[in-house]
Amino acid sequence: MGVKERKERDRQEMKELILQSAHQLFLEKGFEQVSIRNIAEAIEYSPATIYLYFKDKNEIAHALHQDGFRMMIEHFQPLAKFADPFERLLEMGKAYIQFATSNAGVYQLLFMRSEPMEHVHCLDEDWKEGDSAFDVLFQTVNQCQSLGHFKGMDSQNLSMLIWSTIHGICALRISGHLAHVKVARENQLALDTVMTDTFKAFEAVLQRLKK
Amino acid sequence: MGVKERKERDRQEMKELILQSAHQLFLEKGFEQVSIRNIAEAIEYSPATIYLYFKDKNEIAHALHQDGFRMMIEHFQPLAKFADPFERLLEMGKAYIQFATSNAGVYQLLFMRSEPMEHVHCLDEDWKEGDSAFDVLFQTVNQCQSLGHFKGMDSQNLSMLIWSTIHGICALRISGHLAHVKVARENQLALDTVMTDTFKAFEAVLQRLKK
DNA sequence: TGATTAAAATGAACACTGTTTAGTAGTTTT
DNA sequence: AAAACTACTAAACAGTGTTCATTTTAATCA
Repeated sequence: MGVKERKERDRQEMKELILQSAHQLFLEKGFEQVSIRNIAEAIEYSPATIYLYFKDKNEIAHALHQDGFRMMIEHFQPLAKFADPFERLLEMGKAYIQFATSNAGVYQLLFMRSEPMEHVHCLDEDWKEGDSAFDVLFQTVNQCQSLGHFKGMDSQNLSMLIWSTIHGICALRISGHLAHVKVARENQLALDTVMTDTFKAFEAVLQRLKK
Repeated sequence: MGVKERKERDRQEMKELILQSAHQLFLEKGFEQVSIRNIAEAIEYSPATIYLYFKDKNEIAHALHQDGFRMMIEHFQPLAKFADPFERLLEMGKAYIQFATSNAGVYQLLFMRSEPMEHVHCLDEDWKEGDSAFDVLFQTVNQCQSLGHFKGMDSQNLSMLIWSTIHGICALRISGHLAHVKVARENQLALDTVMTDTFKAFEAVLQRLKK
């Protein structure tokens, strides 16, 4: 009698149903703007039911982290066709900004939500997918180094810096703070040139640093 | 009879008292974690009283924006002693990261809070100080261009990119997302070298772009 | 001074939020 | 059929931002 198995299957289906509805709502309104009651209403269950499947709202967020990272990794898949790691790095920057701006809800959930301090335990669990996403960048940087670029730099440090840089552009865009600066409103950054512009921007600085 | 004048003075003092307490609390716990009731308790008034002086919690945040920008501008004051605009630009980066990491509460309030969509009216009012803070960077970049650097680049675009880059580093740090990446935990970024490292990071990329 | 009027402060409420608990239906096992 | 176990939920708790009728306080007028 596979009754226990069916029960377990039902349970997983329920979890999936909750996550799907939550995912949908987060996309539309953003994590903070979606309440447990909203999710409950969407799946036509009582709010308390959700707590039978998830410890709290944070656990839902963490579960969706993995979904989010999977989406990102999938979005980065086409980059494999760029054989040259350098070209791939540039395209990664574009793809990253593209993903962040057209999936702002997901991006906020992944990188712009300051989580409660108690939940640092999620480090080794929920961010396995995150680490493997970071690894895509890390490997590319390493390959660049193998070809003789980025000489004398720590590749981990460098990967984090590149990530931080692109994240800054995305974060200011999504949070709408660029729109607050008069200059930014009148002078819209174009997505397709922002990467190369960023790199060019440091050219003079670098030459200066060399001396 | 200067009673009307005194009343107006009292009113301003009250507003100042509220802002001071709010500022203090935001520093300690961050904007979202501080409730109107917390502020009311701190100044020993009823919660409803606060609404006689500020339309809502957002208006308090906006009032404190100006304080925050004043703090930043003050923190950037010592940079005037760097006569060379290039050197000043580098030091500005360091000073910015320094300020953001040691005044995380203020920094979050200024740049990491996604404000309600309705409050876009604050553009021309609350961000005068913000624009003038941005102007410090913009002027420096312009001066660099006058000296022949950053040839052929739009200085506004460039300024925004530099800002975005540094912001990215600060934002990931403050939100704690760097701690989630295994690599980042084991390989702490050093504040004093992060700027030069960032610039160096793009060296190879730039050379590549030139070809 | 005492009554009147205007201003300032508040207690209580509303509609939310995340979360917990006690209790009710429904299903499975004995 | 009775007992045991499961899934579910109504109701409540403590908190949030915010509003409003009411009271307290202060200024003005008779």
